Amino acid sequence: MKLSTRSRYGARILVDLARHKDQGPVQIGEISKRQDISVKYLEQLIRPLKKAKLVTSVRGPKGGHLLAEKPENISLGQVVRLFEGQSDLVECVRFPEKCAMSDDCQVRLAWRDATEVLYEKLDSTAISDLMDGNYPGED
Amino acid sequence: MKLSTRSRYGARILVDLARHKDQGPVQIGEISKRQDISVKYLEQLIRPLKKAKLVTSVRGPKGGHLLAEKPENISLGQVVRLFEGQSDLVECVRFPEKCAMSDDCQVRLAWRDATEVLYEKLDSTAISDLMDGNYPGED
DNA sequence: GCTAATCCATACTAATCTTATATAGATTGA
DNA sequence: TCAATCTATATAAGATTAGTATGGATTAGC
Repeated sequence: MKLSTRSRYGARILVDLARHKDQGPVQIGEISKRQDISVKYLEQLIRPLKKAKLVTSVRGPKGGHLLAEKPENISLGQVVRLFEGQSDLVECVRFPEKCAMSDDCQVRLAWRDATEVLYEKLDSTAISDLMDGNYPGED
Repeated sequence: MKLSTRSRYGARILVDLARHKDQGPVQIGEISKRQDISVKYLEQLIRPLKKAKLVTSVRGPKGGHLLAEKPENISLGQVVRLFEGQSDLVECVRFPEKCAMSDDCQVRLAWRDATEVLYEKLDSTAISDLMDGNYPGED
């Protein structure tokens, strides 16, 4: 049960953009160096972030990428839903017909509720919580 | 980010044993039919359940499998930890050295906390909550 | 002793997914 | 002109998963 690196990288990209949001458009090359992710892979990851309107871009020289929202308004939940093909812990949560047992299966309800608390937590965590050394609840 | 079928099946096996716990040892063949899981695969799944002392077995004819604990005392958290190779959402939660960024990465702390709330929920869900139509909070 | 059952170990495979890298260009704007 | 983003797709290596298969050893009721 692990998160894809796409989600992890996606989150890190947004944090990187948040940290440098006062420096104008941030180029992929910079992010690549700082986050140790290849330029071409970054291109692939930024595309869905743009489509989801979390990031905007400026084309041409001196161009680059910018957060489209305040870091306070972007949650980890959004990122994970965006990058995980299946955001539920098990398929039958959203598609009961995928399992012949669904009708009689209370385990399914438990997976559903566990998925729910997980996303509640992710939704309540904003990029702004992660951009400088003030992670909530940390000593 | 999905749960392995091993965890799902593991949970269903335990619920099946719980439902039939007054009928003496339950044979793999019965579970196989009811849960639609092959006998050979069931063997593989029951082994770790026994090793974890959640299940005991009686050998020989009329033998079979029994819950080693009351259904109230077995949680989904135990099952998931048992069957998921990596129980954390991301590797760096438990092994920060796996990622060069860990020191400076607050996202890691968020993954850690999300993992935590997930398991809190799973730990608070018992097999007994899933064995008959009284799933907590359901109408 | 026969037989029904668990137990054990491991090998194999098919399919899928993941994680990239690679290729090849089109578009934009300082 | 050229630095940069944008688009689309192909490829591949590797890992993981899910399940089947093989081949037996052990136990205990009858």
